[in-house]
Amino acid sequence: MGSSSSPNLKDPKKTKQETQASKRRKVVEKKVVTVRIEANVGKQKNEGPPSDFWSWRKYGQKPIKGSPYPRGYYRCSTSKGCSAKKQVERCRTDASMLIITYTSSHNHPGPDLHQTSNLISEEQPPTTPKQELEEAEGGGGEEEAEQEQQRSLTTSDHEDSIEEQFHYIESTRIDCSSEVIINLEENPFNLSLEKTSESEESLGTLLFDEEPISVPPSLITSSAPKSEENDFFDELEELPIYSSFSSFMRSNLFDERILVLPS
DNA sequence: CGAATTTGACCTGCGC
DNA sequence: GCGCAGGTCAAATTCG
Repeated sequence: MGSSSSPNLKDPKKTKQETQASKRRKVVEKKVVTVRIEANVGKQKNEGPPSDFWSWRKYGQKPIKGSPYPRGYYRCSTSKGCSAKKQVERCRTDASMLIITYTSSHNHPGPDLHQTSNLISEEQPPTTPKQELEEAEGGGGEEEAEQEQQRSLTTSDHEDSIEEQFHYIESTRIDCSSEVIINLEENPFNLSLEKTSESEESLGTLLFDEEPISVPPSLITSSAPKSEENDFFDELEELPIYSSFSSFMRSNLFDERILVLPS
């Protein structure tokens, strides 16, 4: 019928939404990471490197209650069958902080880490974790026997070295989110999957401490501290990921205080 | 021309 | 049972 009125349009939609709806709010795999955009922005603006290892395509944006900034919804466009999703929002208390929530995991090894970031591949080759593959294939990965990954804790030493190589800025304290929830069920970045930090089982203990992190001045200098705040906002909507992003992520996973949500 | 992004509308889940 | 908030999809628009 020529007039694809409402009923017709809704039908297909409903079918899809129903399927996803069932998963909604039930997704156990959720990783929240806070990122300081100062450095990222600077890099992104000046160099505009590709996002992290994967390509993300924005598929929606919504204003969040309580937050003056909208939240962007991204999907992994690297692989067609990849169900990895990402939500990006700005910290309402700290505009310079980005809160990225990863949902689901990549069912593919990802792009060429070697090419994308040579530095990273050095420490941890892009090995495709079988767990991820299995979970993703299963349909998103439920919650079963993934706590194994939450085992290995962070080796400060190790991370430190990596961080230096990446030259990324650490999001020392997350005032805004005040809660980095990371379900180590699966890693958004398979590279650090094996050394995922855990031990945060004592949620109450892993509050963000003030970590005297020395951030390379060069980094901060390249990116305007606050003058570009406006830019941050503007970019927030675009949600670009920079190579440094990946590094920061790892730092978040390891250094940042990670709250492990049981469910 | 194609791909990515943007915006609006719709649906689901949860709380009251 | 109703309302609110969040999340996703689809169509339209824009940029490369």
